[in-house]
Amino acid sequence: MRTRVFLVDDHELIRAGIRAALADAVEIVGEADEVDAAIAMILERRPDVVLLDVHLPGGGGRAVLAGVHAVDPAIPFLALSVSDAPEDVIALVRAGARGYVTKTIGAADLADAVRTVAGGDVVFSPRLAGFVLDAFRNLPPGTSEDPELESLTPRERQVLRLIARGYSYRDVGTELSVSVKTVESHVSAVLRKLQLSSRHELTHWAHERRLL
Amino acid sequence: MRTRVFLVDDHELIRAGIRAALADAVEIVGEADEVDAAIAMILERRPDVVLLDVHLPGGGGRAVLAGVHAVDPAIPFLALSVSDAPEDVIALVRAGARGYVTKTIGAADLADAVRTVAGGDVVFSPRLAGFVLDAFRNLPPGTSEDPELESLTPRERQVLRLIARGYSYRDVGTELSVSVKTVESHVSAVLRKLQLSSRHELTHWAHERRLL
DNA sequence: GGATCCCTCGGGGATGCCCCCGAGGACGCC
DNA sequence: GGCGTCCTCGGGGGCATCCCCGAGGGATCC
Repeated sequence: MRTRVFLVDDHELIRAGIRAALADAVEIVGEADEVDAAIAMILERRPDVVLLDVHLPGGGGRAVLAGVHAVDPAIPFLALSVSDAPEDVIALVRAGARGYVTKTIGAADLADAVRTVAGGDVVFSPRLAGFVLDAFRNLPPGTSEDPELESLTPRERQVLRLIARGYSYRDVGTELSVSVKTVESHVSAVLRKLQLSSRHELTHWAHERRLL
Repeated sequence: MRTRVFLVDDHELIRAGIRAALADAVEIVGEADEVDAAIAMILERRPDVVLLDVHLPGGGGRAVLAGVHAVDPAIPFLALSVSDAPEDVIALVRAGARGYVTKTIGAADLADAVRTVAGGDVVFSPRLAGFVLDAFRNLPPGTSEDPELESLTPRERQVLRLIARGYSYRDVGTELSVSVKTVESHVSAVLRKLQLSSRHELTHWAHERRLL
């Protein structure tokens, strides 16, 4: 019996490419181009594997994964992305994806990856495999989030976001209804904990981690 | 006679999707996944249209366009991108592209767009058409560059780039071998001409226009 | 020789950023 | 009750940023 695959990607051209690549190897049981429809159809059709684009509008691929797994965590997801940024990989795997491949993959390799995930195994592109192993080795289960971001208090993260967006200390104070001195305290703590030395580096740091 | 199309995209899956979408409508005379090979093959095979991904590694789609047009400016390019950011559109059109569509386009529309460009016309996605017209209306032919950037002197642009990269006034002064006061003068002039009020906004402005 | 830019600098000042110091109140944990 | 963490806020100081003012030298154009 052929592997039953569901496709989620907002680009018709890419879905067509995947269909063409997998047509001989698996059975495509459905497609969706946005979050809500994807969740509903996946739960209805129960595919063996969901092939999921990471960068969906309306919440991203993670929203689809979370929505489906809230009802049935047994349906395996294979994430497909143009990005191989570590943040994206980590986020998807922590959300429950059983694999992550980039769109540079060839048709034959993609078919193999789909069958592997359907069989219960885990798949990563060679360039990502080493990174993923590093990231999860020595981490107690249940640990999530970036360890540096983890060290910040809730208030500090709130201030961090506003500062990274270009707010002045005074603006942040007004926005959060506290004094400028309090904002200074939080920024100071953030800079110390992240080992940075100016709000400019902070902005750069936040952008790198997509915290906006 | 069928339109002869050349494909440039670093993602095998996307090329496969485009092949599948266009197979009945045009003839694919070649493909490439990186800049140098693309230039060489396009100049050799002289397609009626080159379908070009904007975001190529190794210089981007603009490098391919520039390389080909340096030898033969008559070969028309249709840019294909996941982005519909104004900066990307402007850059590609100024570089010489005869059209710009996003990957959300369907197969039939893409085939139409390819034939239109091959026929000498210009094609833009509906969401971009209005923007492009606005950008080029009232511009004397031969004018290039952003009018706001245009108003800056060479020295001011140099300072702008360094400031946007996070340099302090003192660092910029050291880098350019002038005093801090001179840097202040230039920054002041830049902020006034661009109608901005802080170096943070300046950084944001520069990033939006990909001036780094 | 003027007129006009551009680049170069200075003084002085208002404000923002970042740090040091200390401190009080709220909350949860043992 | 004590202990720790978090959030709040102040004084004070050093440096950065951004503005005002003026000014000299060099290049270009008429």
